[in-house]
Amino acid sequence: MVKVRKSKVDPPCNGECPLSDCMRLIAGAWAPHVIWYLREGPRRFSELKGDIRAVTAKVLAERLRQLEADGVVHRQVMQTSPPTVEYSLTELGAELTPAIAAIVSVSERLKRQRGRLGA
Amino acid sequence: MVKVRKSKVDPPCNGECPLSDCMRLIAGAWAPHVIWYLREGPRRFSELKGDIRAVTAKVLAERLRQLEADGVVHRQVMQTSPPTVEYSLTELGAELTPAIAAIVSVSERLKRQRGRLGA
DNA sequence: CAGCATCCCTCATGATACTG
DNA sequence: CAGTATCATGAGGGATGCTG
Repeated sequence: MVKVRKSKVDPPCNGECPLSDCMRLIAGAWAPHVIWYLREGPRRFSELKGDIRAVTAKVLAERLRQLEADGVVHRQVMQTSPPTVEYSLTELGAELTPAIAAIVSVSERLKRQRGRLGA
Repeated sequence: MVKVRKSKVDPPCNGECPLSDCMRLIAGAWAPHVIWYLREGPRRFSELKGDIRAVTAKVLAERLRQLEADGVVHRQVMQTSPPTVEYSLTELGAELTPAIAAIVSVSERLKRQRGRLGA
């Protein structure tokens, strides 16, 4: 499911392609959003779902699992009366935020300067 | 690989989602690579194809066109005996490079520190 | 609340071949 | 060289419904 097979081809960058490697971490719809919304602290499943309105529970769960498997997010089950689950960024996940922040920063700058992205 | 497919759904963040907007710019396989390999200067079509071994001419052309449409790259037809085409980053494209560099940086750090991505 | 199971379906990607 | 045209593919995503 998290398989990205089909790699009969040689690695794009001979022997080393950090770009592809890291892009894989934030690949998949909404993955960047999850990281983004977790940057300020832990969030519960439904909170994230509320943050990212357009995502479905299925995809959100999938993404969360993939990110967890990749060591990007940590999953903490809270033994409360109605069991809740809190997700938070791991150290690895935290390292990703600057990259995402850079992307957001570019976009915001573009919006202000040229209104390009809206077109 | 590097699948960051664009979503057809409405922007998740009501009225403002810089993340989605910018992700769209670098969406599509190999788009980040193109930007990356153009960061040091103009490259011709076949040069890019050589840089990014695993990409097919079709996809590379598609990506270049999309990036051109987005104002990320500039296309310059050189009127030489065998007509060549040079691609270069626009100002907008140049703004994207720090973001990509951030991603690469994270990945390299991870590789050194934990060897996580290889697993 | 926090998921998982299913079905379906788009569409970007890849392979191959052809052209100016 | 620098593409374009076609065809095929299948993984990822969406919708809906069910469970502990």
